[in-house]
Amino acid sequence: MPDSVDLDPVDLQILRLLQNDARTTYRELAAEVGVAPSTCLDRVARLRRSGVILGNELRLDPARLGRGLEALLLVQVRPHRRELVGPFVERIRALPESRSVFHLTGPDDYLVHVAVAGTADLQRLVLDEFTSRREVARVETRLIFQQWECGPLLPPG
Amino acid sequence: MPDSVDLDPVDLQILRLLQNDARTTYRELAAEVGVAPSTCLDRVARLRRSGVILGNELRLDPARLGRGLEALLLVQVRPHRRELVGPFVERIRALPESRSVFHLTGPDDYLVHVAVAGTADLQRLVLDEFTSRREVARVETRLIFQQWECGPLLPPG
DNA sequence: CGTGAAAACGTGACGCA
DNA sequence: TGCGTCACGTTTTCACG
Repeated sequence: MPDSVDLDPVDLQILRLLQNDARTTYRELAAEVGVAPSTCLDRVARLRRSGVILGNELRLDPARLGRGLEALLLVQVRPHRRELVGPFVERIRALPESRSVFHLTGPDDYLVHVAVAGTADLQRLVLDEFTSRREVARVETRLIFQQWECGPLLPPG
Repeated sequence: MPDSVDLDPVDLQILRLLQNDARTTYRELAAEVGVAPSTCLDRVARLRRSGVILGNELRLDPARLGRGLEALLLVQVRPHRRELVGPFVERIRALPESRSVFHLTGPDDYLVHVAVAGTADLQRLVLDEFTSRREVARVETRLIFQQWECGPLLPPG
């Protein structure tokens, strides 16, 4: 099911354009790519059905929403068993401060990306939601100075 | 400039709806929120101008694009001076495998989220693009088993 | 902020290679 | 099977009250 899908140059260019602006109209897409608008519609619908396109997200600026401080929390969960980590992930995901959660190899089991109002909020979050849990053995907090998104995600050349 | 913006309940509900589906029509928004479609248009345009809305992203599935393996690279850059880290970040950002880059506090200066075809690609990436650079003192590779996006980013409440 | 009209768009049916 | 043309209903968008 998580199989790779083969895309022709038309699909690729459509994806490239939509990654720059997900609201590009089918007519614009058609003009740029050199096919008919209805073809673009078909292609996008197929990409959506085949799971290549997962959805359209609105990207917001956390700082303008009163969440000017972001951090990564490296978390060790002990013992690292399903009965414990399942509920752990669900609770962390439900926090309004959480942006994303990663389950990793290495000494830290989870990495949690959070956005908070300031250091006081961060301290409260770490103490009340992480280190206070029995299954959390260790939390390492790293502030984010700056972050960059990278170029469009496209098939390996 | 990265100042917080004050939003009324209408703005907040619009943002909430658009985060679930960035392609919601202004008519639908208007119906849900209880204002006229043109007002929604104005609100969204203002949110866009004020920098709260950064853009509309298409979320793609890396696995379906032949990039089934993701990893986080923790990188130490020494010496950690502007003349070195500026070009470093730009080169890393330009790699097709890079998804995002973070400048952090703590023992590791940068965290790089990458998506590759497999372990061979990951090895090549680490050796050729990271450890081979003079300014890179250390790279720690952590594979991503699984990742979750969290609920909509909205003001602290 | 709402109204209404005009322009642009999404979407499906149909026909052609 | 996949693509292009056309046409209809809907949505966006703008000037105005």
